[in-house]
Amino acid sequence: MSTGPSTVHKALTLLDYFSVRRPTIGLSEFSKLSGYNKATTLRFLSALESKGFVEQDEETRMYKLGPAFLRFSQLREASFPLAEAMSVVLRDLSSATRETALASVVSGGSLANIGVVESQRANRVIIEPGISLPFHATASGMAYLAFADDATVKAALEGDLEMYASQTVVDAATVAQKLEVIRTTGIAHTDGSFDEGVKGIAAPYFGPSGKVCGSVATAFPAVRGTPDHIALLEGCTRKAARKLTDLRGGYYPDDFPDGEA
Amino acid sequence: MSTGPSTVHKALTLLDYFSVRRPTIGLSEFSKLSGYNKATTLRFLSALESKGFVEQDEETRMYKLGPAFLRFSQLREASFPLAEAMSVVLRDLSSATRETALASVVSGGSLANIGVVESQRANRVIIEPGISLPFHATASGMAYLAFADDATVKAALEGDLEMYASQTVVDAATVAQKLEVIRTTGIAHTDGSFDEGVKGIAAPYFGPSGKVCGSVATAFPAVRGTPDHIALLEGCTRKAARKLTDLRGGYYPDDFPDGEA
DNA sequence: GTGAAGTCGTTCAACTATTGAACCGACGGA
DNA sequence: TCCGTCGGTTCAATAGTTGAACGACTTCAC
Repeated sequence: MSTGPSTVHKALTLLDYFSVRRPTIGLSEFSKLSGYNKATTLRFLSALESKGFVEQDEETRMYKLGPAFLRFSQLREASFPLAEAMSVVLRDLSSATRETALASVVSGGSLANIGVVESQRANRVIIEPGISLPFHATASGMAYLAFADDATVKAALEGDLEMYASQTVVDAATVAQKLEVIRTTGIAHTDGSFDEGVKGIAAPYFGPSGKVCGSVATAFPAVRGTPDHIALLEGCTRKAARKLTDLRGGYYPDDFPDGEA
Repeated sequence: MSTGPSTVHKALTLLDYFSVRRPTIGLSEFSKLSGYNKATTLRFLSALESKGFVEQDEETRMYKLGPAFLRFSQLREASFPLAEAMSVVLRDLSSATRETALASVVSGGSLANIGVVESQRANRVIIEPGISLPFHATASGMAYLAFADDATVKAALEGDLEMYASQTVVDAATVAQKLEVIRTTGIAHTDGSFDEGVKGIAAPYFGPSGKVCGSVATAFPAVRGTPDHIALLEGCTRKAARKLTDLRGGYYPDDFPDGEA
């Protein structure tokens, strides 16, 4: 605690306040959301703008995510193709299951949704692009956490766990128990823990060092949760996770339960 | 000069050292490239890593662009669709001309290439994704500059202009003259000013406030520069720019020369 | 018209995070 | 074994950062 948090970290935190529902944010709003002084916030935003990470609407003076993300995501994709192939996997998963499919990756200590393909059914689950997924309340989060290292698990479960829906498990010990189960099955289930009446099924995928990178999941209205349908979803989700692992050049850890166990 | 450059700005500058040819960078290399102290560089990288803007390979300890770009580019695309539609425009432009097509956007004071579709011909021009395009040496840069405000032009032309190829114009006054011509025609031509033996044709596109956002261009081997082909390229490039302007909900400034003039 | 309340942006002295040289242990090639 | 390089750490001096207060502007209600 001797040294304070890095200025850079604080500045980048501003970007996290953008969401689909809040695509543009003004200076004062940023200042309120972040708790930083207005002068500080402005300097951060100016720095971000000077590098193209945010851009300011000339008329409304509101800020939005800038063109730098176009540039760097393109560059990243050229160097380490992932997004393109990932979206194919998600499309396959969604069309095979007729449910909404999503993939997430751990990014800076939290799990970020990096791709969604929505179900084409009338009664479908909609997931916000780019949203940060809470570990304890989502199938994606639980699948990730079950195979993450102890420090990550500890960090994720300390402090008060937020209640997102009526079935959210907010007791750390209970969550830990569930993680134990997921470790033996290799797949995570949730039921109404993030969105009311929505079930989730998720499987982790791994990177080159055998470390868990993120997870792939299907989300569907609980009313469609028949045993047959769930069995199909489990199988397809497992396969999708395996594809993502292969894509990343990763391999499964030795203790990972075989998919067909 | 009383106040120094922002720490945040300096940290974000590190990301600019990534390129297709240098997709991963180590700590010492970053330190050398940027001129920052190793301790400083490490703190920057740690901050960037903590927010997912870079990630470190566990084995090699090298840094690369992180998953945050997947997340934010997806979020940006959900809020302000551009990339998807843009790539359609580029594909059309490339297939209509059988040449390499690219789009760029001004991002933090420099012009960044944000999309390329390569020609399918054997003799084709290859443009690096995500590369920063120098204003004075590329058709894209000149097309942008010709319709940018005076301050931008001044900033772009002050200091020594780098020589990229044998035909690069490095005299600011000459560049200014060329800009004057582009202002009357609405289209920019270059010939061997960035890559030897490569011609470029570019047109600017505009945003909602009538401000120039970036440009769209075709690049082709000079040997194919017959009058007929060039006329085709000019027409298609102009049309593509108009499509991009429409996409962004922009409009052309009053003094913009009509495409069919 | 006028005041209240909101916005974005500026200023400056007190403060504190940042900086950079020197250091460490580990690795790899000669 | 030496030497050079790597990633990472330490700490005192430095220099960028911070936050309250202020200005200028727009919007709204009365």
